[in-house]
Order: sequence, then C-alpha cells, then structure tokens
Amino acid sequence: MAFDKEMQIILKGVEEIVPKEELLKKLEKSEKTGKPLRIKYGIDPTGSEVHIGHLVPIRKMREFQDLGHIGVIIIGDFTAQIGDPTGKDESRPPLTADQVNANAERYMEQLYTVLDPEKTEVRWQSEWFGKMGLDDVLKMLGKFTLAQFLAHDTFRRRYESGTPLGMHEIMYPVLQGYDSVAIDADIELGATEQKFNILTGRDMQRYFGMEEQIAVLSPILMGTDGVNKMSKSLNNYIAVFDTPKDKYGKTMSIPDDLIINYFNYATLLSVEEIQAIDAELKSGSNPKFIKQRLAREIVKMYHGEEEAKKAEEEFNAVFSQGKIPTDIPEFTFTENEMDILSLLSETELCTSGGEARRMIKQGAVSLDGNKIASKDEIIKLEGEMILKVGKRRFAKLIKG
RNA sequence: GGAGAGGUUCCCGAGUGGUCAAAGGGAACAGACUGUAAAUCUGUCGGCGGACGCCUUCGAAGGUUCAAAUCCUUCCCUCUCCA
Repeated sequence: MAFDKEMQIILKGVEEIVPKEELLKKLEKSEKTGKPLRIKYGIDPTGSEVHIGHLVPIRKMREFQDLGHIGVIIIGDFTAQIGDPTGKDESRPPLTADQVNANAERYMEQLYTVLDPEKTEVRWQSEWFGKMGLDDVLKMLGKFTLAQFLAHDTFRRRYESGTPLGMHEIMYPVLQGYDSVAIDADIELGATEQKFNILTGRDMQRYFGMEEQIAVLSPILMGTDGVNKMSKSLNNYIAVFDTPKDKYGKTMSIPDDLIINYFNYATLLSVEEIQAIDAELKSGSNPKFIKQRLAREIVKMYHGEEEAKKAEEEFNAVFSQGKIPTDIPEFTFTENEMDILSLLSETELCTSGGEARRMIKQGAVSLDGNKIASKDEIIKLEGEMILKVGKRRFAKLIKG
C-alpha cells in the first residue's frame, strides 16, 4: 500500500477514525492533486491555560503538518460564549468578547510549543458567523431535528435529569459543524468526547454539498488523580505553563497504572520504546524509577534536557530526602522578633489566623527544621531562616 | 397561561423558629506511613480572639419575633406536569 508509512504515523495513539476507509482516499487525492489536506482543530478560548491533555490532538496535528498538511486552528470566539455542553453536566457562564480575545492570544502561544507556525492557519469563527443574518441561522438549524440532538448522551442526560439545558447550548454542535464548512476541512481532530460534534460537521458539509471531513479522535488523557479526565475545573492537570518543578511533581503524583498511558499520550517516545518500558514495568522493576523517567520526558519536551534534570534533582532532594527547595519566596523583616502567628500570615503561608493556629496544633509548622510547639512562640529573627508549613509551603525569612 | 417542586457553606446534599457556623459524603489541607505530591489510617476544614464570646453566611430585598436557613411579603432563577 502506498500510504503505509503515513497511516502508521496517523494511527499512532489514535482511538478511532470515522470513517476509516475514507482517510486513505483523502490521502490519495491529496497526493494526486498536490493539495495538502486541511486538518481542523477548534479551541474555545474559555480560559488561558492549556494542559497536556489538550495537546494530545494538537500533537497529532503536528504529525499531519510534518507529513505536509495544513493545520487550521479555529478560535471559537462564538462557541466560547456558549461553552461546550457536550461532556459536561452543567451550563457554563458565558464569557465576554474581551475575555475571549485575551485568552485566544495566550492560547496560541501555548499551542505553538507543539505546532509548526509555517503550516498553521488561525481562523476566527467571527469571520463567518459575524456576517450571518437570522435567515442564515434558521436555514442552518433547519437541517437538524431536536431528536437528533437528544439522541446524544450528554444532552439526553442533562434533559432527563432535569438539569438546565439552554437553547444556545444545543446550537453548539451546529456552530462547530459549520466551521468545517467555512474552512473546508478534510479532517477534524479532537478527543473522543468530540465525536458527536465532529460528526455534525460531516452532516453540515454534506448539506452544503461539500466533501465530508473525517474524524480523527484521540483518547482522553486521564488527570493526575487517575479518576477523572484531565480538566482545569478538577485541578488534576499538568499545564503547558507549569514550571518544570510542577510538571515533574505532578507527574510523580499519578497512580502507577497510568504510567504507560501517559507515556503513550503525553510524550514523544516511539511505540517501540514504550513497549520496552511496559515490559520493564511488568517485570517488576520499581515503578518509581519508571515514573521518574516519564516525568523527565514530559519536562524535557517543554523545557529541555537541562531543566528536566534539575527538576528531578530538586524532587529527590525535597521529597525523598526532605530537603528544602531552591526557589522559595523570601521575606525581609527589620524587626528583631515576631510572634509565629504574624510570621505565618505575613508570609502568606497560612490564609487566616485560624488556619495558622490549626497548622501549629497539627505539628505542621517548623522553623529551620525545629517544630513549632505553641502558637504563642516568639521567633528571634537573625540571618536567614526557613519557615515551613506542611510538606510543600516554604518561606525564607531574612533579617533586614 | 394553569398546577406543583425547589434554590443551603468549594461541590453534592440533610436541616422547616432557639440545642445551627449548620448532619453526611466528596474535594482540599495537615499528621503518620510510603519509592512518590500514590494508596491507607487519623485529624482539620467561614473569619476574629486561648475555650465561653463576637462578626459574616443558607437565591435577593424587606418584614414578623426576645430569637429565623427555618414564618410572612415582593422579586430573581431552575425543574416537572398540563396547555
């Protein structure tokens, strides 16, 4: 087969391709006409942080780019004001246009850590939706029936459980589908939960007499808690803008049985390398070291070898040997002595006096390694001292 | 438009005049333990002051009462059934 190599790259780490047999035709056509395929991926700039779960399909886009195709990023400035209802059980408060603009810029910055800017086209939904009149919208909506949408699990569940479901939310797949018409997409990337929306794009293209796009669906990356999918609202994510130290630490906190999953979807290692790691893991070698390799790989992707090594050393020092991290906030005091409660609130190690007292009572507070026994303790400030709360909160006190 | 149900602390969810800062679960945080920021166990979990107390909180605004999350009035929002 002519496209063996291409198919192998495209299929790697992909959960599902619908419909698979059309993909080969697209590739053949592209080769014959010399016209690159247009690979669509839509983002809703509802926040400004991208996490590595988002990047799974983005990395796929990069692979398409490396094969010579064009990546088209849709900035969903209209859909962002709706909030994607699929895969969610609750409405999201709409955003203002200003927030959307601000988010979009920061978003792209993070995507370019993976994408090839030369082969990336960025398009805004407002380019086409901004010009539409109500008649266009009605025509578009008339192509679908309510039953089609209620057949979708998310909508049905929301409806049946009595959770509010706004009319505008039902519009979401329609808008996303029309994007594919507007940019003439050949392939749309997304996580598996996007299947419905992406297939709506096929319907839409068909209604407009166009060739239908193909859905290339990536698996959903599990969050660091190992229970839910990676998501901002659940705070179980590793962000592109996280510090190397945080990326490393968060990776180390994932459950052991997620290790291979992360290797597959969050690193650039080849299938063979990952198979070797899997074998090693199954042979009973200490998962900690394999997880450290994973953490190193992830940090390396975004910050380079050097930073990865540093993050690992730091992690070992702080968590394995109980040492103090290197980059801790410093506070200079001119007073000769202060009571411990004031110190804890001034350094923002504790958010309230009540919390500070609680932490002391629980034996969580120490100064230069000596446990603080009483909330009435007066600290003599001299030179540099390290104040510590729990395992992860530190402050350096400097006598000014 | 008609008839019902409901909006509680970060989330879910009990509570229907004082004993409620408000059960229980989840999340989070801390301690012990561990190869780990995993798992498990224990504890904490509105703010201020050493408990007693005070302040802020139960959709919003008023009102009744010595006293309200709990009663009344108006308003906002959600769901169900009927049309």
